[in-house]
Amino acid sequence: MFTDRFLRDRRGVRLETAERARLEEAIEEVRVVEARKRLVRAGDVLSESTLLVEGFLCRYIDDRRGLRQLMAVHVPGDFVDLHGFPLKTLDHDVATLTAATVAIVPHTALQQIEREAPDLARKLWYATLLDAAIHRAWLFRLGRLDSIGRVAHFLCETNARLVLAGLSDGRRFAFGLTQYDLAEICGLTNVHVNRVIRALREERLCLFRSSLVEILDPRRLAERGQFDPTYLYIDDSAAGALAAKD
Amino acid sequence: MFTDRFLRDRRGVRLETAERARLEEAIEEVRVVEARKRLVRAGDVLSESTLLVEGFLCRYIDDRRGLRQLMAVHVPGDFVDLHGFPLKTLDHDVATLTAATVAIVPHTALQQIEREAPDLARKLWYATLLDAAIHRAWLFRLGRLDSIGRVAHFLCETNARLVLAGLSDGRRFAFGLTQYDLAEICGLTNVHVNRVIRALREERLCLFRSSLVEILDPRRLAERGQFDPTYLYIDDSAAGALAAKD
DNA sequence: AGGAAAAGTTAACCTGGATCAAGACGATTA
DNA sequence: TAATCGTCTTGATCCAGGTTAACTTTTCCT
Repeated sequence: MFTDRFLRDRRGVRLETAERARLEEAIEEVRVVEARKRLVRAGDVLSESTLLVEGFLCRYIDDRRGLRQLMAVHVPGDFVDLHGFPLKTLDHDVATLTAATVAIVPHTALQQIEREAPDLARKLWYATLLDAAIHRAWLFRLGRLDSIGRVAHFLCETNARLVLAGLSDGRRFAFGLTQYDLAEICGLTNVHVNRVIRALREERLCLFRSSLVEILDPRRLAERGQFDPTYLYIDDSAAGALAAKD
Repeated sequence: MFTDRFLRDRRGVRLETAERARLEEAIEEVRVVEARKRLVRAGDVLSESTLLVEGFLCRYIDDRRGLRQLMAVHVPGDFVDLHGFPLKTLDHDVATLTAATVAIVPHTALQQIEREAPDLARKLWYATLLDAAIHRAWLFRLGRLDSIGRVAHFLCETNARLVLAGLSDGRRFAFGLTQYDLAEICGLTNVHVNRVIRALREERLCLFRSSLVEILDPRRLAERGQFDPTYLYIDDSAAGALAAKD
């Protein structure tokens, strides 16, 4: 099922089987998209939203010089532009980072859910608020952490989210991002990201290769990035899988 | 009416008179709070949300050394912790910046709205997404702007939001923030904020005194902060009031 | 297999903002 | 009126991360 990973293991929003089925039915089409492809441009009027099934997507804003600031990286299970349903147009672009599979849900189907299944509608709301919580963690990262801390924090977050999606064992995960991407995420230059990666490697905290991230010391990495996963609203039953990994 | 400023002049979410009345009824209590007072602590289980009627509130996360990173500054009309309704607990603290008047809305009343007035419920959802859009603008600010740009961008944003709230004429507005607050917003030190303010003054862009902000050259200030108000989703009918101010 | 393009690596140098320190100013309270 | 505390102001010094530029490695294409 394409919706299998959506809202998995989040506190207080267990999706009922019927609800998941209903979402599944709402999918109009499943599409495969190549890497580095823009899916939505800021200002476009939207009539559908995108659930990420496989691969990585991002959301970003360009600055005047053409440099991007990423505002979100999406992992499988994320309802990437669900906020486009109430907002109708977005304030940013959406693009693939890697090749990806996406499920398209028309807004008419969401309207129907809203009318007929208020409980499920509330869970959709919740999902968008989770994204906002992640935005806030990113604000903390950019405003208060140094370069090593930023990268460490981001890798901890991504690891945690991928554990929930069943795509990381808590130590290693496949990831197709370049150092340049990491720079756009952390508000750094690619050159400096390279130095940070070396430092993380030399301190035996983690390894970052394009296509594979390996966390050598989860505890110390989290410490270095002041990472506290509370903002991910992970259900207690699943929290253990994350915590006991060193 | 306490809800007068809520969702005013936003694109595609005109609140009907009946809807506003309904929200007004949902208010359980109106409270006056002194400056620099914490209202919600991260992790608290919430059973009510706060609509800001007067004054300024903020949301923030503390770092390990006790320095705060603000994630939001709220102006009158903002439903400050509406996201606490679906989420139940928050990932950050909420506090007053200045003395403030707040209206308390119990979650039971919101539940009732959700069941009985799905259109209004959708508008509440929208309001929380507006906050998320502002988070993203803040991410852009921290990730891509230099110190002068950050302060310029923040002042443009605040001015625009206060114009919508009827609390700025587009040029000057009362604001009770210190330079220290500005530092916590922009990810800078108070010392450097002081220098930035001087630079903005010397370039005749704007004046920042505690208790009064005066924008001398809106166009150039926006330019300096790469400020584009699209992310505030201002209705076309109200957009003019902002644009034609130089 | 070979060649081009993208991604990663490293060094040298520079600068924006942090840090530290000292005072000035302005409100509030006694 | 003085005393006190928070806020603002300014200067001196330092360093994290930016910039530029060269070079290497990997990936992808035909």
